[in-house]
Amino acid sequence: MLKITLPDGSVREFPSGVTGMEIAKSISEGLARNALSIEVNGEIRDLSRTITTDASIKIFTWNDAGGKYAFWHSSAHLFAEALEALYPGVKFGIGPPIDNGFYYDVDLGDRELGEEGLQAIEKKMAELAKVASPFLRKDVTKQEALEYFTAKGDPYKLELINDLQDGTITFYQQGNFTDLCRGPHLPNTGFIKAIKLLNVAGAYWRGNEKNKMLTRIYGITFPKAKELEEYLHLLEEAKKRDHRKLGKELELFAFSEKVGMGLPLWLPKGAALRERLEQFMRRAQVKAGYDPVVTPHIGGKSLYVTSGHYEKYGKDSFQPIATPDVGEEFLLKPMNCPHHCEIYKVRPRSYRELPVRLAEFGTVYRYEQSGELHGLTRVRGFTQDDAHIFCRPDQVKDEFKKVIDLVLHVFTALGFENYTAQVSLRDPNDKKKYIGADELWDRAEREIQEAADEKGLKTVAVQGEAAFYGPKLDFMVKDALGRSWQLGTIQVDYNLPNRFELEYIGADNQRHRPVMIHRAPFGSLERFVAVLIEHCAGNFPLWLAPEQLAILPISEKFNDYAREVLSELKLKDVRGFVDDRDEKIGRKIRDAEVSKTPYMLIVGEKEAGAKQVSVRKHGQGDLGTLSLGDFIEKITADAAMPI
RNA sequence: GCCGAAGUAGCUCAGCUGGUAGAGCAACGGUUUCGUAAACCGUAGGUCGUGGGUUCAAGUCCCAUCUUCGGCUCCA
Repeated sequence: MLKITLPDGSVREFPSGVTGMEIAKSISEGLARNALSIEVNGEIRDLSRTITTDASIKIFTWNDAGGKYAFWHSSAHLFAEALEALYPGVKFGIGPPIDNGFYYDVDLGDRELGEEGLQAIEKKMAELAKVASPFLRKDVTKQEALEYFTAKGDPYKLELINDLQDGTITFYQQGNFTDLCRGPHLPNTGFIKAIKLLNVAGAYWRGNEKNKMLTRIYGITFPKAKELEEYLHLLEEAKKRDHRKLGKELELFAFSEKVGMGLPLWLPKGAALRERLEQFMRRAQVKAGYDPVVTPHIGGKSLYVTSGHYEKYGKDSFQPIATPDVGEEFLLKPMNCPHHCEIYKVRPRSYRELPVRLAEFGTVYRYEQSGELHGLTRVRGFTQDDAHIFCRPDQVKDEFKKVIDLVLHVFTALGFENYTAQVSLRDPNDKKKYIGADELWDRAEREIQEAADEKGLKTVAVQGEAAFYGPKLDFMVKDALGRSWQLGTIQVDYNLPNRFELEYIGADNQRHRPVMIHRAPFGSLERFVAVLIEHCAGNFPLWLAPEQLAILPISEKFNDYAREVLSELKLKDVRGFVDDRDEKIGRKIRDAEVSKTPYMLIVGEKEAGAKQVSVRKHGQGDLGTLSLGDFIEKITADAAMPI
């Protein structure tokens, strides 16, 4: 008999060879009905597989990530089965489950897949799901696997099998479709009740742009039709928060073909928002001991040759600007650090004055690939809340921790709770991509991890994500549609100080090399604003709102009083406007609500006579009447910058 | 940059198999002076992204190009 430990710690005995499904049934009928997969000693498996050793198990249903994983993995196979039935001879790449659904990369040859095609496949999938074909697992030898896909004529699968070790290869079959797969899968296709193929995209085979581009079909499935409906509804709602849509509706920013793609134009309201964020950061930085500096938008080419940026990015960048004097070349600055290094070098530095912290809202230009441009999150001209800290080696960790505090302060003040702190390390298999000695990299990577740990920050380490000159701690935040963006970043750099030959005189009267920390809590103002818009769906906190209130006279007769109220508010730095259009009050309220103005002050005969305002709050409605003095007190308190 | 899709008035969108552009909102003019989410009447507004081509005739078909969207690759 086997001892099977359940998640609650209880131990039950089963004969050797018991299946996960049998265990589920022994617990309850309901669990057996909803069971999708099982975790056995930490490994997720099919419910139909036999267990032959003592084990701790957990049975996964739709409510567990492990259950969804199997569900969507099986859905990918169901998709493949349907696709093959409708498009014979199609070749398959990989088809994994993802956070929301699954995708499958396929080579359709010269056939195309459109909207009608997707619908036909959905229909076929539904038909095949109804049959409830079991997923059959089979161990195969490498030889058998190669023979099967050679006969089938699927070069991608052959490539995958060639990279696998004999003895670890399994096939799964449902209906007429057999795939190379390590599983796990659902008991049968019948669990899949609601199916939607979402979109078609191109994707390079094995993620390498030198390889052929396959067709990737994204889809999602659910155990119930209602859940699919809810998901699609959620997607629609998310689209309403898209910063590109809200940016246009709220008149925050715009693009112009004449100005150029990826070059945002900040409209007055967007500029007001951005300016408030800058003020907020300036204050926080002054408090943290930073010195503001200003540097030009272009720099001599040799500056970037020295920094290494020219060699790394030169050819993929905006090309050098020529001047009438032959031989002069300037680059639009893609980074502020080289300029700041030159500021550091204006005079000899003493160990006593370190750390030197130079801060600048530096606008930089990068020639991003055209297909990468995306609203404000990926642009070709943007402003970083950049700063470079020049410090002694013994100060690195402490300085790094102070920067973490600053970044977290920003995130807290703006209500970003769902961020991921990512330690971005070198790709150990491709060290050519980076500059600098191994031991300096190891040291920098260690210092970042230690600083994060000592701050109690939960981090995920990702290899291959470092900058070419040093490792980073990146703060990642998701947008409305679940795409992940890097906002704040902190980087330890031992390399640029070498390249720029930065020095300080130590207590020993010898020359020493400082360490640089690059950091930008927002990252870029553009991207930060984009994510902020989506985060609050355009309902900015009062201290940031471009227009904090609209003053709405009941009729033209009260326009003068409204203007009087506005000028008093302006004296207290409250941002607002008088809606003096010849419209009814209902209309003015509606327009103010739609434009997400935080407060509306309705003024008519009653208010004008008593120096009062009727206060209405966005999304909440009428709050009643206050004296103007009381309202000013209230709003100035509410609108304080969170510092 | 690559694969695929889309571009019609300021905005959101209609325009079937080619017959010569339409709605709502916004704008402008007038009437109305109004108490918590859209007053009424009228006017004007488009080389249908751009450039070629096919045709008696192109928003509609073909080619090229630009931009946008969804992914991929990239992201100092």
